[in-house]
Amino acid sequence: MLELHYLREHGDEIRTALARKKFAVDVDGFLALDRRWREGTAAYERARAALKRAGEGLAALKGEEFAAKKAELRLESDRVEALADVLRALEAEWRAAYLAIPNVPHGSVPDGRSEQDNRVVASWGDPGSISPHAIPHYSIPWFSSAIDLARGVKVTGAGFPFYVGPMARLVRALVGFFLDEAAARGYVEFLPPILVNAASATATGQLPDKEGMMYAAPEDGFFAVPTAEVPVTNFFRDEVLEENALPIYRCAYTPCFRREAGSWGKDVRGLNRLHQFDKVELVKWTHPDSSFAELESLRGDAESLLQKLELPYRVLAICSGDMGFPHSKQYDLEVWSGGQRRWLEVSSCSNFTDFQARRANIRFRSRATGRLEVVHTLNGSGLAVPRVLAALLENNLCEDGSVALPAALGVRFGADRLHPQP
RNA sequence: GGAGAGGUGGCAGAGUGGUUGAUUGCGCCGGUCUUGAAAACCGAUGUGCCCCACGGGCACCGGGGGUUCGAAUCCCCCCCUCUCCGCCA
Repeated sequence: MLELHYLREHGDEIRTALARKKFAVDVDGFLALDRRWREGTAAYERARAALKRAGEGLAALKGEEFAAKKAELRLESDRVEALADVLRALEAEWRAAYLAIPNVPHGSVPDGRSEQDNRVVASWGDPGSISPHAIPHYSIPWFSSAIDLARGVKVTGAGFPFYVGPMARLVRALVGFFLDEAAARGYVEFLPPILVNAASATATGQLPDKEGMMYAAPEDGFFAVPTAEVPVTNFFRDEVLEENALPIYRCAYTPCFRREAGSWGKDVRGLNRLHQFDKVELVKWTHPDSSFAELESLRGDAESLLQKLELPYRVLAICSGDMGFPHSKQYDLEVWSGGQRRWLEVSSCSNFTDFQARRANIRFRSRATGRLEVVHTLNGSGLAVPRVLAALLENNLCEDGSVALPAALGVRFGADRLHPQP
């Protein structure tokens, strides 16, 4: 949600800013609806106030007088009720329209209409330095026994893999590595629920409209988390934080569940796109003044993981037209997949400014103003496992079919080499 | 899943139809007193929204509907907590 008063007073500015995004937004339509809602509110409240005042002396009246006055108030009450019905309907419409307005892109976000217009702002490592034996991970002879997608199809469906033996242990090592690195950078670890309710999914922006991306348990009103961002961000929902506690850093590992309806079919072989995958998420709650600086350090935290894994990557500044609904500014980290010879997105780091926090009602008491203000929320993957794993397997593939592991991971895995059997 | 009890302001805890946005205690904040502190005393102390905005109004007692001239109080549905039973990693 945008700040309502600002939206009312700076409609032109908001309209211009939102035009840079890909979403069709009728700002003027909303403002017209907003005026009607305010008029409806005023009308209802005036009538209600009059009714309350009129009824004040009623209890003291007796007999005929009481009956007469009561009958008169009955009519008045009906009129108030009618106004309330109008207002309720108007308000539902108003709220839906309000929730449908996306966050505005920050001024530093490059213009653009699609992912073609994203800008490479940094890169690290040399794609040319990877193993000469690199081939696509799904073409490695032992792949289907180490990461058993076929059995996953049998047990659940497409996109739900079994990791087997050493590969399962390697995934666990990656998750542990990500979590420990996050802890070293000040993120306190959560192990959160992986089913959330509708209020939580609404606060982070999955609902309304995007329920199609989530698996649901309608009997209970739950949704399987598409990312740990959802439960973690909602940890402080409807709470007032201490200003001097900001910024707050948290991290969490969860499996992530994404239906990705419609996008199944091409470019999704092997580990490239799954319905269930493992990810560590980094989340920040910050003071509004520092959120864009915090985005830079968040991005640095995610980058450091790829550096320690010795995987070449590049950083994209996502253009206005490719940015998501609640995002104000976004960087994507893409790792070089030497076997497929393409870049794979492994992290997305974003500042949502006050957009999510307003939906989630997460505030702090400002010492400067003495008033409650909305915090800013940020999050970034740190990191998503499958594509990092794909890059590791491809880039480090040796002639004998084994995979050399970077030192940071080898220590944790218990060996400097992975030897799956076909 | 079954039976019972209950959800009120930062916390505790009154209130079962008519100035109750809500008694009271504690806490927190400000002040008096004090060399300082404590104690004592005095005062203040929720949030959101609307309006022709130094002021006025509406809403909020778990959530949502309803009854009524009027609801924290009565009715219905839902959620949650506690106790006992059942089931269970």
